Amino acid sequence: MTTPPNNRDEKTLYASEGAQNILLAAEKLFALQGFSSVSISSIAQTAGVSKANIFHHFENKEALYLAVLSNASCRMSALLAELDSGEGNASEQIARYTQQHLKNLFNQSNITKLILRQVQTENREDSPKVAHDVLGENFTRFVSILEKFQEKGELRQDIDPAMIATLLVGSNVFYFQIQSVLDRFPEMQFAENPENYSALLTDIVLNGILDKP
Amino acid sequence: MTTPPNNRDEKTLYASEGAQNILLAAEKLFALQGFSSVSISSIAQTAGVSKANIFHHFENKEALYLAVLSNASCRMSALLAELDSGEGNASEQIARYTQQHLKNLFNQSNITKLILRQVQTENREDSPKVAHDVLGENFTRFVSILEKFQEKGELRQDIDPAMIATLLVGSNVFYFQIQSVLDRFPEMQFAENPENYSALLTDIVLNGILDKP
Amino acid sequence: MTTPPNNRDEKTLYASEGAQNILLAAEKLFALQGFSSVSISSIAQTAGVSKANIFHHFENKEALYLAVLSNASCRMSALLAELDSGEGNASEQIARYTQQHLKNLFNQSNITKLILRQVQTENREDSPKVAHDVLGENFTRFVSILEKFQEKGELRQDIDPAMIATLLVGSNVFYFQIQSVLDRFPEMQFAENPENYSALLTDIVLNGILDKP
Amino acid sequence: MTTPPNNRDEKTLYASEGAQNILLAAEKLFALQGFSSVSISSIAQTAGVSKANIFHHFENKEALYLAVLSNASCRMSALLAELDSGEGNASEQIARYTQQHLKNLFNQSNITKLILRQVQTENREDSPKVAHDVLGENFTRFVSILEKFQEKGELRQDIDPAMIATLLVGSNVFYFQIQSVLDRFPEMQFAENPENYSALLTDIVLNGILDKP
DNA sequence: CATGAATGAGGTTTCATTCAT
DNA sequence: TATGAATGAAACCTCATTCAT
Repeated sequence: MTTPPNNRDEKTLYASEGAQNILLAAEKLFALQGFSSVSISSIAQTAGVSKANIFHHFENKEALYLAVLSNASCRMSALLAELDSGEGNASEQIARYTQQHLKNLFNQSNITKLILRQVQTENREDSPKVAHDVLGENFTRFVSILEKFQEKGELRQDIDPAMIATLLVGSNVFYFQIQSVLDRFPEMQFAENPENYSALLTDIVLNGILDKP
Repeated sequence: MTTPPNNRDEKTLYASEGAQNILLAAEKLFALQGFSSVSISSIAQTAGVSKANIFHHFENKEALYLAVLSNASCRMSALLAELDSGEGNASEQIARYTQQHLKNLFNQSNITKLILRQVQTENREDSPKVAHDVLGENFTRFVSILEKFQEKGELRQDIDPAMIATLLVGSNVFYFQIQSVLDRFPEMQFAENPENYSALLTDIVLNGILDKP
Repeated sequence: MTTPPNNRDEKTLYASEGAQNILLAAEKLFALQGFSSVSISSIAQTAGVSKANIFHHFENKEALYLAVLSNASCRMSALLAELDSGEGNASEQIARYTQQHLKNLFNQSNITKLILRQVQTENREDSPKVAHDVLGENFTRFVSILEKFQEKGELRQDIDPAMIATLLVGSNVFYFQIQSVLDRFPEMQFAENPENYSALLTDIVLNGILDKP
Repeated sequence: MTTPPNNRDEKTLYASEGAQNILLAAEKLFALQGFSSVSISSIAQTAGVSKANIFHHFENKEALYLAVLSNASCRMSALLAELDSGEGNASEQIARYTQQHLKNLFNQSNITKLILRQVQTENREDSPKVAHDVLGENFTRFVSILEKFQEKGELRQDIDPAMIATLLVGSNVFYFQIQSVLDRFPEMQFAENPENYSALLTDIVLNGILDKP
């Protein structure tokens, strides 16, 4: 069994080529179809290895799923960590963050789908806390940025920064989720592309929608 | 086989007690676990009938799933249709709509989960257009309300009403989705309950977050 | 799943023809080859049913094994119960009992092998108490017969009747066990058949082997 | 591959430490669970080596089993050969032999179990003749001792010595076999320990059980 | 309307074994 | 000498589905 992420530096985790192939194939299929719909056979076929080989590297299907989830989460976490708050005033930074966030969702759509599935599925006692870790870390970071702007007086004082973050992140996630059905909704094609969408989103969140002359 | 929804009026559809039990059991299980994870056996057990009996009422598993989806969608549609735009100015009506919408999501959480799953699942050629119908109808109605307000000059002219609707609906949906993991996020408990959440949400969407003296 | 031996009279237990076929086939194979060497496939083939059908009647392989064991034990118990102490003095009754006992072992050789295997296998905590029941019942009955003769003064007073029973039963069982390899031992063919063997056995146990003029 | 037992003197057989570990682990597991229930994996784990290493030392699973059997048989044979007929009259020698025999069974319980399993298993064409060798040698030796006493007139003339040997050995083996279930039989605890048991056994075989004043 | 019996296809997992290193 | 990676075959078991009753 390929040694788990304990005793080596991160780069060599699941370093064996075979295990990596399996992880990638599984990630793709799990993201697309969910846990139960994906058979070990199909993963083996996609990865170009034998069924038995999958069980050589991972104890069972669930362990493979968790490895995929954990692996994907790490990568997503890394991406989110790079969302620099950079320079500029509140409006500029928020706009940039929101835009990059949505871009990440699309760039890593497999991971995104995987995590969304996980959140959506009734979480039992023993379900992994992966979603928590990934979403939580990033969320906290974003909130702390917003807090600074609030302290500087650039944002309204009467709003919880976490609410703002939820709204921006949530709207991005929702947009990502309905992408697959979006071409059937003529009304919803106001935002021709993700960049455009997050620009519109940021505009509203920053300024509101009321007509104030 | 129970006659399908064509040749009878809606009230008597699947009127037989057995079929109703099956539909309810299936709805619950499909919402919680998705299509593939749910076996006919488990549905039979939950419904308290025999496996064979399920095939007596529904042609196959997929047909049962569609029946559940269609049944659920009808109920959700009915709920959404009751969302009265009622009286009041834009702010009031938007706030009321948003709040009732979120309440509906929670009241019919099984249906909501079912539809979200459906949207999330890679839509194959033959996948049902149920999501389209339900979401679409309601969405169009909401957009048209917003358009009227825009024409009256109560809302900014430079925003597509569909964008506003997306933002409000999307934020509600996102809040619903993260409910199951929410108790593990201390930062996100700013909104102690759904009502509170949609109030905060509406406030931001209406007024923006910038500190404008 | 075929209803277990609770709510019906004994005759109809596992009455469904299919389940009976499976039980018989499994008994034969388990007795000959042991638990792990026997595949569900081979049982299915022997019974003339599909693999899946076996799991329709029995929860899993182990449950089937237990059912076989329990079923066989019952039949063996019934046989042993019929070993009448009848009439005659100690010598006659003991001789008759021993002879019939050995005959039973051979007549029901499958059951005998099954139970011997069971006893031989390291018994875990949760292992069935079947052997206990079958062997125990019969053993107790035999001992009590011997006790009566002891009270009447026909047997030596200084011997525990249980020791006598053990010796007679044990020698029978041993003879049964080595049958399969017996034809390779020229020295051991003194007893051309089971009847002869138990006659010789009884003679020794009754009279000893010392040359007392 | 470790050279097989042909071209070296016995002492250096499987002398490599690795092979010895494997043999010991396999002996233990085969004795406890039988051939089919034991996987190469479990043997490797118990022996603390890799699966591949087992195939490095033994051609395949069956060859390993035979090696274990042969190895164990040799040790048991040696033990039995040491059963000195020593001095004393028939009663004394028979008593001593029986007692030491039972002690051997318990001291080498793994080997005993192994051989009993082997005897119990339907002997196919290709099954090893190990049981024959071990049991046969010892048995013949015992019988010849008894024959001498018979010639001397210490034993009854009308009994085949092989029958006596069978009775003593068989009763010992039976006692060994039921040890594992014995603590659940209150009636059978007349013999608190093996020594006691063989004493009682010898007494009966020598003198019979009838009350002859 | 309802069910128990039955099954073919396919699921996950285990197994003995090989091979390059 | 020793092992991790790999695999074909076969194990146990589940599933959706059919049919006679």
